[in-house]
Amino acid sequence: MTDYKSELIQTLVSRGYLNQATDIEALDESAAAKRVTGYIGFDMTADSLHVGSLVQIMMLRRMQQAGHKPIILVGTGTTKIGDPSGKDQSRKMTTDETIAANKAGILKAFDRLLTIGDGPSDAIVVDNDEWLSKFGYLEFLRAYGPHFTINRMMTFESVKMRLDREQPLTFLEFNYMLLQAVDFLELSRRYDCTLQLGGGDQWGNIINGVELCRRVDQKSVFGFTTPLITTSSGAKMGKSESGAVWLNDDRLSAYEYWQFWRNTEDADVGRFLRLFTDVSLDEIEELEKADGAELNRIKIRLANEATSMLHGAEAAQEAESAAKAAFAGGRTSENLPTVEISKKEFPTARSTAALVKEAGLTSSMKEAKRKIGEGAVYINNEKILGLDRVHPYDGVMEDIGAFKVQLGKRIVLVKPV
RNA sequence: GGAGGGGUGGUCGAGUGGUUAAAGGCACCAGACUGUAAAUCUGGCCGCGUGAGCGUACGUUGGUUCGAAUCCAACCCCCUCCA
Repeated sequence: MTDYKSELIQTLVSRGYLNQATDIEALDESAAAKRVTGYIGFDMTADSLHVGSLVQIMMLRRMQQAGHKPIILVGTGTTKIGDPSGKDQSRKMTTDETIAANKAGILKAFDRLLTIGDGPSDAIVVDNDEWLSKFGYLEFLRAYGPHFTINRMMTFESVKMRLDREQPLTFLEFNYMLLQAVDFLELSRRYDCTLQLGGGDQWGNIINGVELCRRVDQKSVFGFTTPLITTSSGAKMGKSESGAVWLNDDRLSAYEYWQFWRNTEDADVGRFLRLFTDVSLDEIEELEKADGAELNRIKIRLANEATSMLHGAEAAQEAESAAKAAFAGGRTSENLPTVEISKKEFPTARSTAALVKEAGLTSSMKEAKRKIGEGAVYINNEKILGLDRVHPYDGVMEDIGAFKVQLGKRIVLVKPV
């Protein structure tokens, strides 16, 4: 592997973040010589990011660790348009209120993973609505339109894909790449930002920004993208038993987040440690020597590192002990996900199926009953086979005052109130 | 505006009057095997019911028919070509 002069590029490359970059030698020089300001844009399409975005956030973290300055670009303006990259369908228009609410939710995760503030390498949060919403249409066209040719725009992957598949690409979406390019230009002017990071699907958008900066300001800036992170068996990363792996704990509890990492495939452990934790490369190399069942120990380490980074060391601890109790036996922890049920309608007891359904482990009673038939359901550590079992509320586990409801690997505490 | 094509379950995609809750693939869930892994095999995958069964469902609304996802009409949406 090539040696890079700057700590930043050396780290990014050796830990596996590099997919493509523009003039990486020059970027390396620059990062070795001075504090570089770099950014990543995030769309405000949900009220929380999920692990899919974690690689990107980790790159900002690496920047900060190496003494550079990260910018979190909140894409309020661009979210109003909708990025067509990597999507074969137009997205629904998002309302302004939703975008604002999403922004608040998304920023929560950054608070944990980056130091945001006024210091020289503290991250700052910038919203592209600041400039994008101010342009008049004619003004915008005159200022930037001449720097983009349709000929070139048509060659970008995001555009080609839609055309090839004969899927509509609206004019609105077609403009997205201009806006993102203008973002880069604005940031370079306002904050002397010279680097844009992003996922592999952002390559086209990033290139446009780099070219725009060169054309308009004769300034050379850099782009750097990560590979799409998939699991070794080829699945896109970021699915858990219960759907997307959200970063916010009101969407996905620390316990479930921990479980997600704990269930990493064998072949991915080393790669994920490099990408998603701060564990040193030397130590990772050492850890990777583990083999077979030994790997479980390393997976726990990975889960602890990743969880404590996002939810705090205490939450990681609790998750680990909850898991230990759940899988290895022992005292059941109250840190497992908990659902409350009301005793109102059924004052004395619930059926097994009702508990499973209310725990959110299945979406219907029907399915719950099916799973009971398959032998997948345990209540308070007891395998339940018949459908006629009824659980009086005083049958809750004493130490936690709740039923321990288990479907396969998933465990939820159901607390009658 | 004109001509043609199309809208089916989470998704892709069969199905052109009854035996179709709707083939098949993917995704997903569970079981077995294991190490809370992968691969593999098995089962499941609209809802309610233990069950026979019932209720909903093939863009929307009406109609024809003993019977419609399948035929007809109007409407909505999408695509292609032409203007």
